Amino acid sequence: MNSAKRQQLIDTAIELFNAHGFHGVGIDRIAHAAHVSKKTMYHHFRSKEELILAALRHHDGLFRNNFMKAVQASAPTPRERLLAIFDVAQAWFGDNKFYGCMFINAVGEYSEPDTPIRDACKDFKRQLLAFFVELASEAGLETPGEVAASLAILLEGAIVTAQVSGRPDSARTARHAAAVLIERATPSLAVEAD
Amino acid sequence: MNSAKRQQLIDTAIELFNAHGFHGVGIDRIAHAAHVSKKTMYHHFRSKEELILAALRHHDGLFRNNFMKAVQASAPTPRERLLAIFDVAQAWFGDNKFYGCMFINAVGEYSEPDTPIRDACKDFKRQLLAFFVELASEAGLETPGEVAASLAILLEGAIVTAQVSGRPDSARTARHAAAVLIERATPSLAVEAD
DNA sequence: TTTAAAGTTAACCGATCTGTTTACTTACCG
DNA sequence: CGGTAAGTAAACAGATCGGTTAACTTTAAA
Repeated sequence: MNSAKRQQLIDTAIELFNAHGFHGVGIDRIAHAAHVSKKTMYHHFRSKEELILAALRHHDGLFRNNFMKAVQASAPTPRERLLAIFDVAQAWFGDNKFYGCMFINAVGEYSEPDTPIRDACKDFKRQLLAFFVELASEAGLETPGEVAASLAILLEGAIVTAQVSGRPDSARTARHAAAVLIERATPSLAVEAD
Repeated sequence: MNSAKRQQLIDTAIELFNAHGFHGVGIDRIAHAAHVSKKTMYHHFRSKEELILAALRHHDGLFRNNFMKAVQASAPTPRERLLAIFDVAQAWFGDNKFYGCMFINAVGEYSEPDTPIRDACKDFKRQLLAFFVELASEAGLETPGEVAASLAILLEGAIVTAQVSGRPDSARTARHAAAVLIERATPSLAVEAD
């Protein structure tokens, strides 16, 4: 099933979808940019939606793998890695080909719930959250689920702020906020009442 | 320049753009749904982009006005209003016509920087942030700019989490995080070192 | 009552959309 | 060697895209 052409199509599709949106890029343009005939494209993918799904899934695996590896490599302890999330994010935001989160952008164009595209986006976010929960648990925090959910929200917010407002330093702000939340959930500390 | 038809077009455009994306909705569809002829549409707007801009600007004014009023009405003091942001957001997320933030979605489709559409989105976010800074200042927080920026990131994150993952309760999580950050920035409190 | 603006329907333009088909060329594999 | 899967270019189909035009009707103010 796999072939070099198929992968070229997926890679090209990811680039073009990121840059111009999903409805904004046609099959002809993708096939041409990937140096692949239209027929071959329809040989590998039954429809545009299937190509979109393949692009989302490939980007899911690639991005999450790179992101998690970078976080692991950026700090030695789980606690520090929770903060390293935002260092990795900051490097990402600074990339000249930063177009925000592909999955957030996809949901913006496909609002109908419980469709394959929506499910793929949900899946990505759920798995990223699971990674945060794991780190928070390893760090021995009191409420790992709560902290992980908060950090996930901070990351999402930093992404769209960097994207919409063009401020890559949103990663720094989010990191500071994360540090306060993590400190607050550290068991050895005396916790002040709500 | 203004007329009932013009406003119908804008209102219809906002609904359709939110539900199907900007590239996903054509002029014909908008005109038909608004019960307005195509000619009339092009009488009021020179191009689709001008209609998009008018829709974004109208939504900007309307949404921000409603949001700020709701926040002011939800709590009596600036400090409590900073938290009320997330109560208002939660009510918004629960709306059956919640499609995320129109401006975030717009940037996902129009990535080229320094275009009128991008500027309109930037403007919206900047003015919302200004509102948060004002509240944080009135609340007498030590670093109103920092706190406001953090709350803005938390709100953005809660929006996309509710949108992508279908969890309106992200507003609750964000609210808890905001409470910790606000407490941390309250001057009467002894602040522990970083 | 005249007149100009705002409105209508419907046809048309060239381009592009997703998807199919035809006729032909590789390249590998049993 | 012979067959099959993967590839090509290019035309085609029907729909829709953004945008224009022609001929006509409504509406409201001077």
